[in-house]
Amino acid sequence: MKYIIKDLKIKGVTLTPQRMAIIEFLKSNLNHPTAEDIYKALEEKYPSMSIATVYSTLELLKANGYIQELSIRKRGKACFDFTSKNHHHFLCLKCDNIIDIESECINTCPIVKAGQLEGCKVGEIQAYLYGVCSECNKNTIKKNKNK
Amino acid sequence: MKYIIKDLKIKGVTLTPQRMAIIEFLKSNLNHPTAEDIYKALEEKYPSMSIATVYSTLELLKANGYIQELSIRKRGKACFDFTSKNHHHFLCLKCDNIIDIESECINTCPIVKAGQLEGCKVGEIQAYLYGVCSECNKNTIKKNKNK
DNA sequence: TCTTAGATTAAAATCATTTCAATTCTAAAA
DNA sequence: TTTTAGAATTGAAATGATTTTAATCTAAGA
Ligand SMILES: [Mn+2]
Ligand SMILES: [Mn+2]
Ligand SMILES: [Zn+2]
Ligand SMILES: [Zn+2]
Repeated sequence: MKYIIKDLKIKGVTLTPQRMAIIEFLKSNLNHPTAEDIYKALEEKYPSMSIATVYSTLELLKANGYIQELSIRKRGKACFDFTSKNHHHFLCLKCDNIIDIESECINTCPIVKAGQLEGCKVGEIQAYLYGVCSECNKNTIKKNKNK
Repeated sequence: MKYIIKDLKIKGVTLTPQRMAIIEFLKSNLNHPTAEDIYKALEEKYPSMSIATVYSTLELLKANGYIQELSIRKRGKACFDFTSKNHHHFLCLKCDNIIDIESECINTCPIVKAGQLEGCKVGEIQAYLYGVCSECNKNTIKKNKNK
C-alpha cells in the first residue's frame, strides 16, 4: 500500500491531505465506490473538500494505473476499483451490489490472443455480467412462499 | 427482420411511422449508433421527430430483447446493437470505432457456469475491450516514419 | 361522431461530470 | 525563515446525455 505513496512521490506527484484521504478510503473500501460515495464519506473529516477534487484525484490515480474505472451501470454513475488486477464484475439489478469475479478467462481469452483483432493493440478489458444475486434470489423465494 | 414487426404486433405494440423508421435504421446500421446518431439520421425524413421518441423506442426495443445497449464508452453516450446474439466489443480509443468480436467465450465462460456465482441468476453479459485498432496503428507507424 | 388510451412532441428538468476563475497550498529557492 | 512560482483546491457555473412533463395528436372502438 505504502508503495503507492512512494511511487507517486517519485513521479513528482504532490501528496496533499485530500489525495491521501481519497487513496486511504479507496484502499479500505473495495466495494467499488462512486465519486459521490467517496465525497460523502470524507466530507465529515474534510468539510471543505470539493467533489471536483475527488474527480481529479480519481483521474490521477487512473492515469497512473492504480485504480480501474467501471462503467457497469448503464447510464449511471461510474465506480472505481482500487486494483490493477484483471477480473470480471457482476451487477445485481435488484440490490445494485457489485460482486468481484476472479478469473483467468479474460487474460486467456482466445479472442485477445488471436483472431479478429490482428493489428489491434488491446489494453484494458472489462467484462460485466448482469442479473440477480443469490441474496436477492433468496428474498424472492421467501416472498413467493408468503403468498 | 419482418418477424419483429409481426412479433411486436402480437404483443400489442403500436407500430407508428417513427418506430418503424427507428427499427429500419437500426436494422441497416449495425455499427452501434447512439440515440443522437439515430435522431440526426432520421430528422431529414421525419423533421418533427423528437429525441424523446428515439429514447423511448430504444427502451421499448430493449425491453423486448431486440437490441442491446452498450455502455462501452466510459462517461460517454450509450450505443445500441440490433441483435440479441452475445458477442464481445472492442473500442478504439483513437478513432472511437467499435468492432464486433464474435466469440463463444462468453457463453462457455467457466465463471458463468460454476464458481463464484452460485445462486445468482445471470442474464446479460457484456465484455468490452479497449485499445487502438489496426487502422489507427498503421497511421501511427506512418507518422513515426515521417519524423 | 365521440371517447379514450397510447404515442409524440418541445421544452424543461435532472443528474453526473467537467470546467472555470479565484484562492490557497506546497515545495523549493533565496 | 521568507519568498515565490507553480500546482492543487474550492465553489459555482457550465456541459451534455438522458428523462420527465404537459400539451397535443392519432387511431381504434363504441
Ligand atoms: Mn472489482
Ligand atoms: Mn455489436
Ligand atoms: Zn442483489
Ligand atoms: Zn481506430
